[in-house]
Amino acid sequence: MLEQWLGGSTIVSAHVHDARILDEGVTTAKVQRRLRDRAVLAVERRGKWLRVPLAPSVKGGKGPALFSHLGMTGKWVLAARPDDEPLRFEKARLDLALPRGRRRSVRYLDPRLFGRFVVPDEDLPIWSALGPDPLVDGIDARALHARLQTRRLAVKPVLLDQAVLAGIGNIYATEALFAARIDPRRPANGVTLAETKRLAKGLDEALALSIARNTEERITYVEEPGAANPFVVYGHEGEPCPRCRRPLAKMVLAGRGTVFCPHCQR
DNA sequence: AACGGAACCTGAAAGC
DNA sequence: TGCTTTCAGGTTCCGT
Repeated sequence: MLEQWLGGSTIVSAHVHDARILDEGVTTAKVQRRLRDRAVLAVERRGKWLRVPLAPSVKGGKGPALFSHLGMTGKWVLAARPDDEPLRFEKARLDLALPRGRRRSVRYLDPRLFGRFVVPDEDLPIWSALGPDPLVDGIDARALHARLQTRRLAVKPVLLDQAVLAGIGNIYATEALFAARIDPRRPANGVTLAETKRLAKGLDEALALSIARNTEERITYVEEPGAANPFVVYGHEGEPCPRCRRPLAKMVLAGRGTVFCPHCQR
């Protein structure tokens, strides 16, 4: 959606309403100045990061890029009208010019302020350090298995390491480990190649299912009030396991809530 | 080096 | 009813 909204446009003005989404010490004025009057060249994504390369201010030069991370509660939305008042939880806005004099306003909402909004000249080191993205690069089960062999930590927190795979978060790690019938607490280096293949398939399928299901223009997070839970085990603790009908358990692993079936995940 | 836990934040639901 | 506690699609820092 962001590609659709920003593609072919020029940022006429940008506003950051809360400096806490910026890097420490960076001012809203500086970021706004860097974004103003820049043409959007593309909208890219790797893992949980969005990257929006922008035109240079002088021809032949190199432009900056807007990097956006949604944290846990961030989202980009299109304002119904370009002149709309700030939306609830709005933390930044981009006002855009399109061909034929049309205007558009895209807003960044983030109640919990865990998102990031950065406009560097060079790619962020964290962007360059991301592992393979399952949707962009696919998952190479052999490579993933080799990577798991280097870690003694429990397999679930290893999956959450963005240098191992880019974009896997708590829900997808939880769902894939259930699909692969692997106990989340098992040391990563004890996971076999056969199990890693099941894990790769579980991740691919969980991601594909979510993308297929999200046909709305506006994303809705499962934690939002009134949102349906489309997941197989995440958020279903205490309910019968879809496979064996015994109750799903929940524990905290490396600080993250983890739902699993103690009977069929070994 | 590698790990667990706390910190960063706000809002909503559950608990009392 | 209203105050308190808990928990949340993430990352990073700090101490052991």
